Amino acid sequence: MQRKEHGLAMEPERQLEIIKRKTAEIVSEEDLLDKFEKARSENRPLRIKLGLDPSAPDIHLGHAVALRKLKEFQDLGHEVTLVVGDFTGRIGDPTGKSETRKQLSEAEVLANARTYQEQAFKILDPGKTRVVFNSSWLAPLRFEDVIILASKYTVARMLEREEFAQRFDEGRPIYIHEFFYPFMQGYDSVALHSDVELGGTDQKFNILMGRMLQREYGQDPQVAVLMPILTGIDGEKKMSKSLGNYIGVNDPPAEMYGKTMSIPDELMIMYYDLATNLPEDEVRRIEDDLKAGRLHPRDAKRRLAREIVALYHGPGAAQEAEEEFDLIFKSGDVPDDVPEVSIDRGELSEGRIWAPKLLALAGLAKSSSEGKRLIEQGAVRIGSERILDPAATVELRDDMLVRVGKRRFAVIRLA
RNA sequence: GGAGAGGUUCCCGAGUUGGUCAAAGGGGGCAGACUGUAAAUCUGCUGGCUCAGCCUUCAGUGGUUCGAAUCCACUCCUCUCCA
Repeated sequence: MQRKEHGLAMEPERQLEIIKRKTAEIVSEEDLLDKFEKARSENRPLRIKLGLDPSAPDIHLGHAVALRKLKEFQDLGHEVTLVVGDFTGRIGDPTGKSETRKQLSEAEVLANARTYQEQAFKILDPGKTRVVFNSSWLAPLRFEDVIILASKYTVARMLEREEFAQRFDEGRPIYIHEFFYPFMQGYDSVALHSDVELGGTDQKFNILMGRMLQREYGQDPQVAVLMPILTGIDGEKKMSKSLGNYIGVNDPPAEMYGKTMSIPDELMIMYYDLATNLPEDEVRRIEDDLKAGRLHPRDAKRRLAREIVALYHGPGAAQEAEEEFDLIFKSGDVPDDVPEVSIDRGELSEGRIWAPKLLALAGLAKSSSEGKRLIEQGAVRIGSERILDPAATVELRDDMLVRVGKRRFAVIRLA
């Protein structure tokens, strides 16, 4: 455990002020202030906890909101623990999809955890981050322990959780084991003696459960620091991997840039707030300029995209991504790094191939039926020629460029 | 344990007097036009194939029938009420 004197020594009020920025809610601010004071007087860093779901090891900008807040704690000299929910992951958070998650193998969990760390360390300081697995304390619990845990809460209170309440009202299934998810997450806090748990506002119930359980176990309850939920690039639902509406911190620059450009205009300010490091007043200025029509929405979004790419890939990459984007969308040109697809010569007859089939083989369409439809819709170009006849065959050559729509390309490699 | 209501294509959800159902409508996705971008808006497409034809699909299995998402039997699953 390492100590960082200057951070901890900072005025508790000042620390609170920093941590409070851009949060949705803190339960409670007074408690957090107490914690900061105690940390300073005892010269002991606070234990900050963040739970991670090991089943989908891609960190996106939504996760990054909390991770970047964690970084602030680290910079203040506090100690961050990432809890890999390898045990919890087997149960499945009540997401409403009511699909029990597949059980991950030991090896998968480890691999995912590694990927997680790699990505998380794009934001966090590896030297000040501890990574633990919650199976190490949850797996050994006996049935009796679990019953005791369960006896501390009532069904009625459990149904207060919106997700459960909603499903109950709508007559959708709620499985008993799903009730245990909050207990497990709460027990993590007990096991770690955590001082603060970070999470999105959707984690409020679970995090408060941690507070309740810690009290039951005679511990000083953790403070809940809740971050706003970042809306996904669809502009509708929260950013999540399973909905596919996410920007991953590992996304290549061009993709990151493009995805950012695709968010609805109304989302820009939220992204400026939650996904960039621009100071508050700068963001407010952009907001005002947009409202007043002094700033073109396109330019505001371009800047946003640059800021985000720069955060994860550096300013140079951001610049390049922008140039490539302009190349494709302004002048309708072809990007530099078109993926190559090898086509077996056996698929050809007399050097020719049915165009829809080609699209399917090249991975530009899911099936030749889909390829046919795309052709009928005028989406397909082979070489420089637009194909409109779904029955057409093309004479295939090495290095031939196939294009579907504006953004799907492939270069043919005959094998 | 008893009584009722349900399980439909990626999702939600029509369709059950048997054929005209690859299956309405919406969402999502993709494409085209337009543009300020992969925004917004409008339009089209949206099971597969050796594609004017054929094949597989409406919880599962087995029946009835010339023919079933639609009828029958059993099984599995969900919800509601009662115990």
